[in-house]
Amino acid sequence: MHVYMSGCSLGRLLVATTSDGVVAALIGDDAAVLRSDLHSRFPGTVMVDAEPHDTNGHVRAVVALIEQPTTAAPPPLDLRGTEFQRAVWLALQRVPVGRTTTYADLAIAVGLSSSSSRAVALACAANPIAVAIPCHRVVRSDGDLSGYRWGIDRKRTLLEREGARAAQPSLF
DNA sequence: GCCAGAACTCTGG
DNA sequence: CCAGAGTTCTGGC
Repeated sequence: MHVYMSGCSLGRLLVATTSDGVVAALIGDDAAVLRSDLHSRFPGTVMVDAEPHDTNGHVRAVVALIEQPTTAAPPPLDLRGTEFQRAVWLALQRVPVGRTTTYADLAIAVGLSSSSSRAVALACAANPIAVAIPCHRVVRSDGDLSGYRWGIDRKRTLLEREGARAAQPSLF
């Protein structure tokens, strides 16, 4: 696993890749915190600090997704998670740019009843690849932005940048 | 190891 | 308002 420490308009950005694609994209304020977060997510994995060179272009692709979400193409992803989590993450990737969905809708999309939205929210929270798996496009059924693992203000910023409309239902 | 409780929720009584 | 549904993780015993 190769680790790239970079920056973007939302703060510090850590991107971890394998030969299969992007494993993790973590956003935060402090590089050391991001690094320990990565370690707790993938215990026992060997991490190699890569030169800030971005040989395969994956880091550039992730940054492009953050800065120009409407035009950028996502990099290949290497999804590490349980069966259930991967199902949720795949459903998330089918949400188009500029649109939002709800935890209840996602629950139905992966074959559960709408009342199991809480399990879906947990799977979103466990998502290791910020922005490329667009868990920021999931809002509560009453239109509230709800929570976001990497900060509620980053969620709002990303949605505004994408031009999402359903995010503020009462703002007419 | 096992059990209880919490975590980015929603629905029905 | 309160509880229950469904999954995973964490902390106390």
